Amino acid sequence: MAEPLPSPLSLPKSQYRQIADLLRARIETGHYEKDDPLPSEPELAAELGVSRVTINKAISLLRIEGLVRVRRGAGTYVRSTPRITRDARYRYAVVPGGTHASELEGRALGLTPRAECTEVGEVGAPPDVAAAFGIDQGDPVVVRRRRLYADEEPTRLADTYLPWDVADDTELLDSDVGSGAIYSDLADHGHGPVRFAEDITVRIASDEEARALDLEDGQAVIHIKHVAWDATDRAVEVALHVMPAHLWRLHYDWDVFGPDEEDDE
Amino acid sequence: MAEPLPSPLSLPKSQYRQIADLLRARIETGHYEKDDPLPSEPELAAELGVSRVTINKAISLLRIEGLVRVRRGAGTYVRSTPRITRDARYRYAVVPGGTHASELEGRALGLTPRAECTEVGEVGAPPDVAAAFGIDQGDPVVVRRRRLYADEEPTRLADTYLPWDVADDTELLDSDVGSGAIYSDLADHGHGPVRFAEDITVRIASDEEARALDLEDGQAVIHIKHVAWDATDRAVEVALHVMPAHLWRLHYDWDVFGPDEEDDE
DNA sequence: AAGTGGTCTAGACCACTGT
DNA sequence: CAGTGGTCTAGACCACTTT
Repeated sequence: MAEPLPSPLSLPKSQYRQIADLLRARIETGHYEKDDPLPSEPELAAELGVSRVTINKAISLLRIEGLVRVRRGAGTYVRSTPRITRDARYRYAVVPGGTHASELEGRALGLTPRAECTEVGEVGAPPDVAAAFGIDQGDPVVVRRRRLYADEEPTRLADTYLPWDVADDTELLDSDVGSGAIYSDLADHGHGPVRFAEDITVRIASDEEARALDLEDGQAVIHIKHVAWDATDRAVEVALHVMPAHLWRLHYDWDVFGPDEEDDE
Repeated sequence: MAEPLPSPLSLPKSQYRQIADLLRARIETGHYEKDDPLPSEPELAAELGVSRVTINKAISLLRIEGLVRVRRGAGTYVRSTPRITRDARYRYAVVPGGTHASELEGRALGLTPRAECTEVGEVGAPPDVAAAFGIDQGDPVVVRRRRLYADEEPTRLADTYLPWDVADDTELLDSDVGSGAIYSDLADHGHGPVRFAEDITVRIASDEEARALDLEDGQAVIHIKHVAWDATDRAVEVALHVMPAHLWRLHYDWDVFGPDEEDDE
Protein backbone atom coordinates (compact mmCIF):
# COMPACT_ATOMS: atom_id res chain seq x y z
CA MET A 1 0.00 0.00 0.00
CA ALA A 2 1.68 3.13 -1.30
CA GLU A 3 0.08 6.08 0.43
CA PRO A 4 -2.67 5.77 3.04
CA LEU A 5 -4.95 8.19 1.20
CA PRO A 6 -3.72 11.69 2.13
CA SER A 7 -7.11 13.10 3.00
CA PRO A 8 -7.48 16.89 3.24
CA LEU A 9 -6.77 17.44 6.88
CA SER A 10 -4.11 14.94 7.86
CA LEU A 11 -6.56 12.18 8.60
CA PRO A 12 -4.94 8.79 8.55
CA LYS A 13 -8.18 6.89 8.86
CA SER A 14 -8.21 3.80 10.95
CA GLN A 15 -8.53 0.52 9.16
CA TYR A 16 -12.01 -0.20 10.40
CA ARG A 17 -13.22 3.16 9.10
CA GLN A 18 -11.64 2.59 5.73
CA ILE A 19 -13.22 -0.82 5.62
CA ALA A 20 -16.58 0.67 6.59
CA ASP A 21 -16.17 3.13 3.71
CA LEU A 22 -15.36 0.29 1.37
CA LEU A 23 -18.34 -1.80 2.40
CA ARG A 24 -20.61 1.22 2.26
CA ALA A 25 -19.44 1.91 -1.27
CA ARG A 26 -20.04 -1.69 -2.26
CA ILE A 27 -23.55 -1.48 -0.93
CA GLU A 28 -24.32 1.79 -2.61
CA THR A 29 -23.01 0.66 -5.97
CA GLY A 30 -25.01 -2.53 -5.74
CA HIS A 31 -21.95 -4.77 -5.51
CA TYR A 32 -23.72 -6.22 -2.50
CA GLU A 33 -27.39 -6.27 -3.32
CA LYS A 34 -30.14 -5.36 -0.94
CA ASP A 35 -31.57 -8.13 1.17
CA ASP A 36 -28.50 -10.15 0.33
CA PRO A 37 -25.96 -11.18 2.94
CA LEU A 38 -22.50 -9.67 3.13
CA PRO A 39 -19.62 -12.12 3.06
CA SER A 40 -19.06 -13.56 6.50
CA GLU A 41 -16.70 -11.83 8.89
CA PRO A 42 -13.99 -14.48 8.54
CA GLU A 43 -14.23 -14.19 4.77
CA LEU A 44 -13.93 -10.42 4.84
CA ALA A 45 -11.08 -10.66 7.32
CA ALA A 46 -9.23 -12.96 4.97
CA GLU A 47 -10.00 -10.87 1.90
CA LEU A 48 -8.82 -7.65 3.48
CA GLY A 49 -6.02 -9.08 5.56
CA VAL A 50 -7.20 -7.92 8.95
CA SER A 51 -8.51 -9.59 12.05
CA ARG A 52 -12.13 -10.42 12.51
CA VAL A 53 -12.50 -7.89 15.29
CA THR A 54 -11.60 -5.11 12.88
CA ILE A 55 -14.21 -6.30 10.42
CA ASN A 56 -16.72 -6.50 13.21
CA LYS A 57 -15.99 -2.93 14.24
CA ALA A 58 -16.37 -1.71 10.67
CA ILE A 59 -19.71 -3.45 10.32
CA SER A 60 -20.92 -2.00 13.59
CA LEU A 61 -20.60 1.42 11.96
CA LEU A 62 -22.85 0.33 9.13
CA ARG A 63 -25.30 -1.03 11.66
CA ILE A 64 -25.88 2.21 13.47
CA GLU A 65 -26.26 3.91 10.12
CA GLY A 66 -29.08 1.52 9.37
CA LEU A 67 -27.35 0.20 6.27
CA VAL A 68 -27.20 -3.42 7.34
CA ARG A 69 -28.93 -5.64 9.81
CA VAL A 70 -27.61 -8.70 11.51
CA ARG A 71 -29.51 -11.91 12.00
CA ARG A 72 -27.97 -13.87 14.81
CA GLY A 73 -26.22 -16.93 13.62
CA ALA A 74 -27.33 -16.34 10.07
CA GLY A 75 -25.43 -13.43 8.63
CA THR A 76 -25.29 -9.70 7.95
CA TYR A 77 -27.82 -8.43 5.44
CA VAL A 78 -28.08 -5.27 3.40
CA ARG A 79 -31.11 -3.27 4.41
CA SER A 80 -33.47 -1.93 1.79
CA THR A 81 -34.61 1.24 3.39
CA PRO A 82 -36.12 4.07 1.43
CA ARG A 83 -37.23 6.85 3.73
CA ILE A 84 -40.90 7.37 4.41
CA THR A 85 -42.16 10.94 4.43
CA ARG A 86 -44.49 12.07 7.19
CA ASP A 87 -46.32 15.33 6.50
CA ALA A 88 -47.53 16.51 9.89
CA ARG A 89 -50.13 18.99 8.74
CA TYR A 90 -51.63 16.72 6.13
CA ARG A 91 -51.63 13.77 8.48
CA TYR A 92 -53.75 15.48 11.03
CA ALA A 93 -55.98 17.44 8.71
CA VAL A 94 -59.60 17.08 9.68
CA VAL A 95 -61.32 15.50 6.75
CA PRO A 96 -64.90 15.11 7.92
CA GLY A 97 -66.23 12.14 6.06
CA GLY A 98 -63.11 11.43 4.09
CA THR A 99 -60.26 9.00 4.04
CA HIS A 100 -58.26 8.38 7.13
CA ALA A 101 -55.36 10.56 6.14
CA SER A 102 -53.09 8.74 8.48
CA GLU A 103 -51.61 5.87 6.62
CA LEU A 104 -50.90 7.28 3.23
CA GLU A 105 -47.25 7.37 4.13
CA GLY A 106 -45.22 4.92 2.25
CA ARG A 107 -47.96 4.15 -0.17
CA ALA A 108 -45.96 5.94 -2.83
CA LEU A 109 -43.24 3.41 -2.21
CA GLY A 110 -45.49 0.49 -2.80
CA LEU A 111 -45.37 -0.59 0.81
CA THR A 112 -48.38 -2.08 2.49
CA PRO A 113 -49.09 -0.58 5.88
CA ARG A 114 -50.22 -2.69 8.77
CA ALA A 115 -51.06 -1.88 12.35
CA GLU A 116 -50.91 -4.11 15.34
CA CYS A 117 -52.62 -3.09 18.52
CA THR A 118 -50.58 -4.22 21.49
CA GLU A 119 -52.60 -2.73 24.29
CA VAL A 120 -55.78 -0.79 24.91
CA GLY A 121 -56.90 0.26 28.34
CA GLU A 122 -56.51 2.44 31.33
CA VAL A 123 -53.09 3.26 32.73
CA GLY A 124 -51.42 5.80 34.96
CA ALA A 125 -50.40 8.91 33.05
CA PRO A 126 -46.68 9.15 32.29
CA PRO A 127 -45.03 12.52 33.02
CA ASP A 128 -45.25 13.95 29.52
CA VAL A 129 -48.91 13.07 29.21
CA ALA A 130 -49.84 14.27 32.66
CA ALA A 131 -48.21 17.63 31.98
CA ALA A 132 -50.14 18.10 28.76
CA PHE A 133 -53.48 17.15 30.28
CA GLY A 134 -52.86 19.19 33.40
CA ILE A 135 -53.28 16.24 35.71
CA ASP A 136 -50.96 14.45 38.09
CA GLN A 137 -48.53 11.82 37.02
CA GLY A 138 -50.14 8.46 37.57
CA ASP A 139 -53.69 9.73 37.28
CA PRO A 140 -55.80 7.44 35.13
CA VAL A 141 -55.83 7.97 31.38
CA VAL A 142 -56.77 5.76 28.50
CA VAL A 143 -54.10 4.54 26.15
CA ARG A 144 -53.94 2.65 22.92
CA ARG A 145 -50.53 1.26 22.02
CA ARG A 146 -49.81 0.23 18.49
CA ARG A 147 -46.95 -0.98 16.41
CA LEU A 148 -47.07 0.00 12.77
CA TYR A 149 -45.47 -1.78 9.89
CA ALA A 150 -44.71 -1.20 6.27
CA ASP A 151 -44.26 -4.45 4.43
CA GLU A 152 -43.45 -6.49 7.53
CA GLU A 153 -40.87 -3.95 8.70
CA PRO A 154 -41.83 -2.23 11.93
CA THR A 155 -41.75 1.50 11.29
CA ARG A 156 -43.24 3.12 14.33
CA LEU A 157 -44.52 2.72 17.86
CA ALA A 158 -47.51 4.94 18.57
CA ASP A 159 -49.03 5.37 22.00
CA THR A 160 -52.19 7.45 21.96
CA TYR A 161 -53.51 8.87 25.23
CA LEU A 162 -56.89 10.41 25.97
CA PRO A 163 -58.20 11.93 29.18
CA TRP A 164 -60.48 9.56 30.96
CA ASP A 165 -63.72 11.45 30.39
CA VAL A 166 -62.98 12.15 26.77
CA ALA A 167 -62.17 8.52 26.09
CA ASP A 168 -65.47 7.60 27.62
CA ASP A 169 -67.20 9.29 24.72
CA THR A 170 -65.14 7.87 21.94
CA GLU A 171 -64.72 4.46 20.47
CA LEU A 172 -61.04 4.27 21.19
CA LEU A 173 -61.63 1.40 23.52
CA ASP A 174 -63.98 -0.51 21.34
CA SER A 175 -61.86 -1.48 18.43
CA ASP A 176 -58.52 -1.18 16.82
CA VAL A 177 -60.05 1.47 14.60
CA GLY A 178 -57.72 1.13 11.67
CA SER A 179 -55.79 4.34 11.70
CA GLY A 180 -56.67 7.89 12.54
CA ALA A 181 -60.42 7.83 12.89
CA ILE A 182 -59.89 9.27 16.34
CA TYR A 183 -60.14 12.84 15.17
CA SER A 184 -63.47 12.44 13.46
CA ASP A 185 -64.59 10.69 16.58
CA LEU A 186 -63.37 13.48 18.82
CA ALA A 187 -65.04 16.02 16.58
CA ASP A 188 -68.32 14.14 16.78
CA HIS A 189 -68.24 14.51 20.54
CA GLY A 190 -67.39 18.18 20.71
CA HIS A 191 -63.66 17.81 21.13
CA GLY A 192 -62.62 18.43 17.57
CA PRO A 193 -58.98 19.47 17.63
CA VAL A 194 -58.20 22.99 16.41
CA ARG A 195 -54.57 23.24 17.34
CA PHE A 196 -51.63 20.86 17.30
CA ALA A 197 -48.09 20.91 18.62
CA GLU A 198 -45.24 18.50 18.18
CA ASP A 199 -41.96 18.26 20.01
CA ILE A 200 -39.24 16.26 18.37
CA THR A 201 -36.19 14.78 20.02
CA VAL A 202 -33.67 12.22 18.85
CA ARG A 203 -32.08 9.67 21.11
CA ILE A 204 -30.66 6.17 21.10
CA ALA A 205 -33.23 3.38 21.15
CA SER A 206 -33.79 1.75 24.50
CA ASP A 207 -33.44 -1.99 24.71
CA GLU A 208 -37.19 -2.54 24.49
CA GLU A 209 -37.55 -0.13 21.58
CA ALA A 210 -34.72 -1.82 19.75
CA ARG A 211 -36.48 -5.13 20.21
CA ALA A 212 -39.90 -3.85 19.23
CA LEU A 213 -38.63 -2.01 16.16
CA ASP A 214 -36.07 -4.58 15.10
CA LEU A 215 -33.21 -2.14 15.51
CA GLU A 216 -29.53 -2.60 16.01
CA ASP A 217 -27.77 -1.62 19.15
CA GLY A 218 -27.03 2.09 19.22
CA GLN A 219 -29.40 3.13 16.47
CA ALA A 220 -31.14 6.48 16.81
CA VAL A 221 -34.88 6.90 17.08
CA ILE A 222 -37.03 9.96 16.61
CA HIS A 223 -39.38 10.70 19.46
CA ILE A 224 -42.42 12.83 18.70
CA LYS A 225 -44.69 14.16 21.39
CA HIS A 226 -47.88 15.16 19.67
CA VAL A 227 -50.59 17.17 21.45
CA ALA A 228 -54.03 18.17 20.18
CA TRP A 229 -56.24 20.86 21.71
CA ASP A 230 -59.95 21.43 21.23
CA ALA A 231 -61.74 24.76 20.78
CA THR A 232 -61.85 25.36 24.52
CA ASP A 233 -58.07 25.11 24.61
CA ARG A 234 -58.17 21.86 26.42
CA ALA A 235 -55.62 19.17 25.57
CA VAL A 236 -57.69 16.23 24.37
CA GLU A 237 -55.09 13.88 22.96
CA VAL A 238 -51.43 13.13 23.37
CA ALA A 239 -49.59 10.74 21.11
CA LEU A 240 -46.04 9.56 21.65
CA HIS A 241 -44.31 8.21 18.59
CA VAL A 242 -41.03 6.36 18.45
CA MET A 243 -39.62 5.86 14.99
CA PRO A 244 -36.36 4.46 13.63
CA ALA A 245 -34.49 7.58 12.60
CA HIS A 246 -33.06 6.14 9.41
CA LEU A 247 -36.52 5.27 8.07
CA TRP A 248 -38.17 8.66 8.10
CA ARG A 249 -38.29 12.15 6.71
CA LEU A 250 -40.48 14.62 8.57
CA HIS A 251 -42.17 17.44 6.74
CA TYR A 252 -43.70 20.61 8.13
CA ASP A 253 -44.96 23.67 6.32
CA TRP A 254 -46.78 26.78 7.37
CA ASP A 255 -47.90 30.18 6.22
CA VAL A 256 -46.95 33.46 7.77
CA PHE A 257 -49.85 35.48 9.14
CA GLY A 258 -49.55 38.93 7.59
CA PRO A 259 -46.84 41.16 9.18
CA ASP A 260 -47.72 40.40 12.74
CA GLU A 261 -50.47 43.02 13.24
CA GLU A 262 -48.94 44.84 16.19
CA ASP A 263 -45.50 44.92 17.76
CA ASP A 264 -44.34 47.46 15.23
CA GLU A 265 -42.56 49.95 17.38
CA MET B 1 -21.96 -13.67 40.90
CA ALA B 2 -25.25 -15.35 41.77
CA GLU B 3 -27.72 -14.52 39.04
CA PRO B 4 -26.90 -12.38 36.02
CA LEU B 5 -29.92 -10.14 36.50
CA PRO B 6 -32.87 -12.14 35.13
CA SER B 7 -34.32 -9.34 33.02
CA PRO B 8 -37.89 -9.73 31.70
CA LEU B 9 -37.20 -11.41 28.41
CA SER B 10 -34.23 -13.65 29.00
CA LEU B 11 -31.66 -10.99 28.29
CA PRO B 12 -28.30 -11.88 29.70
CA LYS B 13 -26.75 -8.51 28.99
CA SER B 14 -23.19 -8.43 27.84
CA GLN B 15 -20.64 -7.05 30.26
CA TYR B 16 -19.97 -3.95 28.26
CA ARG B 17 -23.64 -3.08 28.23
CA GLN B 18 -23.96 -3.61 31.94
CA ILE B 19 -20.92 -1.43 32.44
CA ALA B 20 -22.41 1.22 30.19
CA ASP B 21 -25.55 1.10 32.31
CA LEU B 22 -23.45 1.46 35.43
CA LEU B 23 -21.48 4.42 34.14
CA ARG B 24 -24.64 6.04 32.82
CA ALA B 25 -26.22 5.69 36.24
CA ARG B 26 -23.15 7.17 37.90
CA ILE B 27 -23.33 10.14 35.57
CA GLU B 28 -27.03 10.69 36.08
CA THR B 29 -26.80 10.50 39.83
CA GLY B 30 -23.93 12.94 39.84
CA HIS B 31 -21.42 10.40 41.09
CA TYR B 32 -19.32 11.60 38.18
CA GLU B 33 -19.92 15.31 37.86
CA LYS B 34 -20.36 17.13 34.62
CA ASP B 35 -17.27 18.47 32.95
CA ASP B 36 -15.25 16.14 35.15
CA PRO B 37 -13.24 13.26 33.76
CA LEU B 38 -14.25 9.65 34.23
CA PRO B 39 -11.65 7.37 35.76
CA SER B 40 -9.19 6.23 33.15
CA GLU B 41 -9.88 3.08 31.21
CA PRO B 42 -7.18 1.08 32.98
CA GLU B 43 -8.59 2.21 36.32
CA LEU B 44 -12.12 1.21 35.38
CA ALA B 45 -10.85 -2.07 34.00
CA ALA B 46 -9.17 -2.82 37.32
CA GLU B 47 -12.15 -1.68 39.37
CA LEU B 48 -14.60 -3.80 37.43
CA GLY B 49 -12.34 -6.72 36.74
CA VAL B 50 -12.57 -6.68 32.96
CA SER B 51 -10.20 -5.93 30.14
CA ARG B 52 -9.68 -2.44 28.87
CA VAL B 53 -11.29 -3.29 25.55
CA THR B 54 -14.52 -4.04 27.34
CA ILE B 55 -14.40 -0.71 29.14
CA ASN B 56 -13.68 1.00 25.86
CA LYS B 57 -16.67 -0.62 24.23
CA ALA B 58 -18.93 0.43 27.10
CA ILE B 59 -17.72 4.00 26.85
CA SER B 60 -18.26 4.05 23.12
CA LEU B 61 -21.96 3.53 23.84
CA LEU B 62 -22.00 6.59 26.05
CA ARG B 63 -20.23 8.53 23.34
CA ILE B 64 -22.83 8.00 20.69
CA GLU B 65 -25.48 8.91 23.23
CA GLY B 66 -23.72 12.22 23.70
CA LEU B 67 -23.21 11.61 27.40
CA VAL B 68 -19.45 11.87 27.38
CA ARG B 69 -16.78 13.29 25.16
CA VAL B 70 -13.23 12.18 24.78
CA ARG B 71 -10.25 14.46 24.57
CA ARG B 72 -7.39 12.64 22.95
CA GLY B 73 -4.63 11.89 25.32
CA ALA B 74 -6.36 13.72 28.11
CA GLY B 75 -9.37 11.73 29.25
CA THR B 76 -13.09 11.08 28.98
CA TYR B 77 -15.31 13.88 30.22
CA VAL B 78 -18.93 14.06 31.22
CA ARG B 79 -20.87 16.29 28.88
CA SER B 80 -23.15 18.95 30.25
CA THR B 81 -25.81 19.02 27.64
CA PRO B 82 -29.23 20.46 28.29
CA ARG B 83 -31.31 20.41 25.13
CA ILE B 84 -31.98 23.62 23.29
CA THR B 85 -35.50 24.16 21.98
CA ARG B 86 -36.00 25.45 18.48
CA ASP B 87 -39.47 26.78 17.75
CA ALA B 88 -39.73 26.85 13.99
CA ARG B 89 -42.69 29.17 13.64
CA TYR B 90 -41.47 31.68 16.17
CA ARG B 91 -37.97 31.64 14.77
CA TYR B 92 -39.07 32.68 11.35
CA ALA B 93 -41.83 35.03 12.33
CA VAL B 94 -41.54 38.28 10.46
CA VAL B 95 -41.02 40.96 13.05
CA PRO B 96 -40.63 44.12 11.02
CA GLY B 97 -38.50 46.37 13.15
CA GLY B 98 -38.12 44.03 16.05
CA THR B 99 -35.53 41.78 17.56
CA HIS B 100 -33.81 39.23 15.44
CA ALA B 101 -35.92 36.35 16.58
CA SER B 102 -33.26 33.92 15.58
CA GLU B 103 -30.95 33.48 18.49
CA LEU B 104 -33.24 33.42 21.46
CA GLU B 105 -32.71 29.71 21.67
CA GLY B 106 -30.72 28.70 24.64
CA ARG B 107 -31.00 32.07 26.27
CA ALA B 108 -33.29 30.51 28.83
CA LEU B 109 -30.42 28.24 29.72
CA GLY B 110 -28.04 31.08 30.31
CA LEU B 111 -25.95 30.26 27.31
CA THR B 112 -24.35 32.95 25.25
CA PRO B 113 -24.84 32.49 21.54
CA ARG B 114 -22.10 33.21 19.08
CA ALA B 115 -21.91 32.96 15.33
CA GLU B 116 -18.89 32.47 13.19
CA CYS B 117 -19.10 33.08 9.51
CA THR B 118 -16.93 30.62 7.65
CA GLU B 119 -17.73 31.54 4.09
CA VAL B 120 -19.72 34.05 2.10
CA GLY B 121 -19.84 34.08 -1.64
CA GLU B 122 -20.98 32.54 -4.86
CA VAL B 123 -21.00 28.80 -5.34
CA GLY B 124 -22.58 26.16 -7.54
CA ALA B 125 -25.99 25.11 -6.29
CA PRO B 126 -26.04 21.73 -4.54
CA PRO B 127 -28.86 19.37 -5.59
CA ASP B 128 -31.28 20.21 -2.78
CA VAL B 129 -30.92 23.91 -3.35
CA ALA B 130 -31.14 23.71 -7.11
CA ALA B 131 -34.35 21.72 -6.85
CA ALA B 132 -35.95 24.29 -4.58
CA PHE B 133 -34.94 27.24 -6.72
CA GLY B 134 -35.90 25.50 -9.92
CA ILE B 135 -32.46 25.84 -11.43
CA ASP B 136 -29.83 23.36 -12.49
CA GLN B 137 -27.40 21.78 -10.11
CA GLY B 138 -24.20 23.80 -10.25
CA ASP B 139 -25.86 27.02 -11.36
CA PRO B 140 -24.54 29.99 -9.42
CA VAL B 141 -26.16 30.87 -6.10
CA VAL B 142 -25.00 32.90 -3.15
CA VAL B 143 -24.24 31.17 0.09
CA ARG B 144 -23.39 32.17 3.61
CA ARG B 145 -21.97 29.43 5.77
CA ARG B 146 -21.97 29.81 9.50
CA ARG B 147 -21.14 27.83 12.58
CA LEU B 148 -23.16 28.71 15.63
CA TYR B 149 -22.15 28.26 19.22
CA ALA B 150 -23.70 28.34 22.64
CA ASP B 151 -21.10 28.98 25.27
CA GLU B 152 -18.16 27.80 23.17
CA GLU B 153 -19.98 24.59 22.22
CA PRO B 154 -20.74 24.36 18.51
CA THR B 155 -24.48 23.77 18.18
CA ARG B 156 -25.25 24.11 14.53
CA LEU B 157 -23.97 24.49 11.01
CA ALA B 158 -26.17 26.74 8.93
CA ASP B 159 -25.73 27.25 5.19
CA THR B 160 -28.05 29.87 3.77
CA TYR B 161 -28.58 30.04 0.03
CA LEU B 162 -30.18 32.80 -2.03
CA PRO B 163 -30.81 32.96 -5.77
CA TRP B 164 -28.26 35.12 -7.49
CA ASP B 165 -30.57 37.98 -8.39
CA VAL B 166 -32.22 38.07 -4.99
CA ALA B 167 -28.89 38.13 -3.22
CA ASP B 168 -27.91 41.06 -5.37
CA ASP B 169 -30.55 43.13 -3.65
CA THR B 170 -29.81 42.14 -0.11
CA GLU B 171 -26.94 42.74 2.20
CA LEU B 172 -26.17 39.10 2.67
CA LEU B 173 -22.83 39.58 1.07
CA ASP B 174 -21.89 42.72 2.88
CA SER B 175 -21.58 41.60 6.45
CA ASP B 176 -21.95 38.77 8.82
CA VAL B 177 -25.31 40.26 9.76
CA GLY B 178 -25.57 38.88 13.23
CA SER B 179 -28.40 36.48 13.02
CA GLY B 180 -31.60 36.43 11.03
CA ALA B 181 -31.92 39.91 9.64
CA ILE B 182 -32.21 38.30 6.25
CA TYR B 183 -35.98 38.17 6.34
CA SER B 184 -36.44 41.85 7.06
CA ASP B 185 -33.98 42.44 4.30
CA LEU B 186 -35.83 40.21 1.88
CA ALA B 187 -39.09 41.89 2.83
CA ASP B 188 -37.58 45.30 2.15
CA HIS B 189 -36.83 44.22 -1.40
CA GLY B 190 -40.17 42.70 -2.24
CA HIS B 191 -39.32 39.12 -1.44
CA GLY B 192 -40.85 38.89 2.00
CA PRO B 193 -41.45 35.22 2.74
CA VAL B 194 -45.06 34.17 3.21
CA ARG B 195 -44.65 30.41 3.35
CA PHE B 196 -42.10 28.08 4.84
CA ALA B 197 -41.41 24.37 4.66
CA GLU B 198 -38.95 22.20 6.51
CA ASP B 199 -37.82 18.67 5.84
CA ILE B 200 -36.13 16.86 8.67
CA THR B 201 -33.92 13.82 8.42
CA VAL B 202 -31.57 12.20 10.88
CA ARG B 203 -28.31 10.58 9.93
CA ILE B 204 -24.84 9.86 11.24
CA ALA B 205 -22.46 12.80 11.14
CA SER B 206 -19.97 12.79 8.31
CA ASP B 207 -16.31 13.11 9.16
CA GLU B 208 -16.26 16.82 8.41
CA GLU B 209 -19.43 17.45 10.36
CA ALA B 210 -18.07 15.55 13.31
CA ARG B 211 -14.96 17.70 13.20
CA ALA B 212 -16.84 20.96 12.78
CA LEU B 213 -19.36 20.21 15.50
CA ASP B 214 -16.98 18.52 17.89
CA LEU B 215 -18.87 15.25 17.73
CA GLU B 216 -17.90 11.72 18.49
CA ASP B 217 -17.72 9.07 15.87
CA GLY B 218 -21.14 7.67 15.10
CA GLN B 219 -23.19 10.43 16.66
CA ALA B 220 -26.45 11.36 14.96
CA VAL B 221 -27.17 14.76 13.50
CA ILE B 222 -30.43 16.36 12.53
CA HIS B 223 -30.53 17.73 9.04
CA ILE B 224 -33.10 20.43 8.30
CA LYS B 225 -33.82 21.66 4.80
CA HIS B 226 -35.61 24.95 5.21
CA VAL B 227 -37.28 26.71 2.28
CA ALA B 228 -38.95 30.12 2.16
CA TRP B 229 -41.30 31.34 -0.57
CA ASP B 230 -42.35 34.88 -1.36
CA ALA B 231 -45.83 36.09 -2.30
CA THR B 232 -45.31 35.14 -5.94
CA ASP B 233 -44.66 31.57 -4.86
CA ARG B 234 -41.05 31.80 -5.74
CA ALA B 235 -38.50 30.11 -3.51
CA VAL B 236 -36.26 32.89 -2.28
CA GLU B 237 -34.19 31.21 0.38
CA VAL B 238 -32.96 27.76 1.27
CA ALA B 239 -31.16 27.01 4.49
CA LEU B 240 -29.50 23.72 5.34
CA HIS B 241 -28.95 23.10 9.02
CA VAL B 242 -26.89 20.36 10.58
CA MET B 243 -27.28 20.00 14.31
CA PRO B 244 -26.01 17.51 16.88
CA ALA B 245 -29.08 15.41 17.60
CA HIS B 246 -28.52 15.14 21.32
CA LEU B 247 -28.45 18.93 21.74
CA TRP B 248 -31.83 19.85 20.36
CA ARG B 249 -35.56 19.67 20.72
CA LEU B 250 -37.60 20.83 17.75
CA HIS B 251 -40.99 22.37 18.22
CA TYR B 252 -43.74 22.89 15.69
CA ASP B 253 -47.30 23.99 16.22
CA TRP B 254 -50.15 24.89 13.92
CA ASP B 255 -53.82 25.62 13.80
CA VAL B 256 -56.38 23.76 11.81
CA PHE B 257 -58.20 25.85 9.23
CA GLY B 258 -61.88 25.47 10.08
CA PRO B 259 -63.39 22.16 8.88
CA ASP B 260 -61.84 22.45 5.47
CA GLU B 261 -64.52 24.70 3.89
CA GLU B 262 -65.65 22.25 1.24
CA ASP B 263 -65.19 18.54 0.86
CA ASP B 264 -68.09 17.84 3.15
CA GLU B 265 -69.91 15.13 1.32
C1' DA C 1 -22.47 -30.54 12.45
C1' DA C 2 -20.94 -26.51 10.39
C1' DG C 3 -21.24 -21.80 10.01
C1' DT C 4 -22.61 -17.27 11.75
C1' DG C 5 -21.98 -13.18 14.59
C1' DG C 6 -21.31 -11.69 19.97
C1' DT C 7 -18.18 -11.18 23.22
C1' DC C 8 -14.04 -11.25 25.91
C1' DT C 9 -8.98 -11.35 26.94
C1' DA C 10 -3.98 -10.19 27.15
C1' DG C 11 -0.84 -7.88 25.10
C1' DA C 12 0.91 -4.64 22.02
C1' DC C 13 2.03 -0.23 19.59
C1' DC C 14 0.59 4.32 18.49
C1' DA C 15 -0.50 9.57 18.76
C1' DC C 16 -1.65 12.58 21.66
C1' DT C 17 -1.93 15.36 26.16
C1' DG C 18 -0.33 17.06 30.22
C1' DT C 19 3.65 18.31 33.39
C1' DC D 1 8.13 12.18 30.63
C1' DA D 2 4.13 9.37 32.21
C1' DG D 3 -0.63 8.94 31.36
C1' DT D 4 -4.51 8.97 28.23
C1' DG D 5 -7.48 6.86 24.77
C1' DG D 6 -7.26 4.60 19.62
C1' DT D 7 -6.44 0.74 17.43
C1' DC D 8 -5.16 -3.89 16.22
C1' DT D 9 -4.22 -8.93 16.79
C1' DA D 10 -4.71 -13.96 17.78
C1' DG D 11 -7.16 -16.87 20.01
C1' DA D 12 -10.95 -18.39 22.55
C1' DC D 13 -15.74 -19.61 23.96
C1' DC D 14 -20.57 -18.86 23.39
C1' DA D 15 -25.55 -18.87 21.48
C1' DC D 16 -27.67 -19.01 17.67
C1' DT D 17 -29.27 -20.53 12.72
C1' DT D 18 -29.08 -23.40 8.97
C1' DT D 19 -28.36 -27.75 6.77
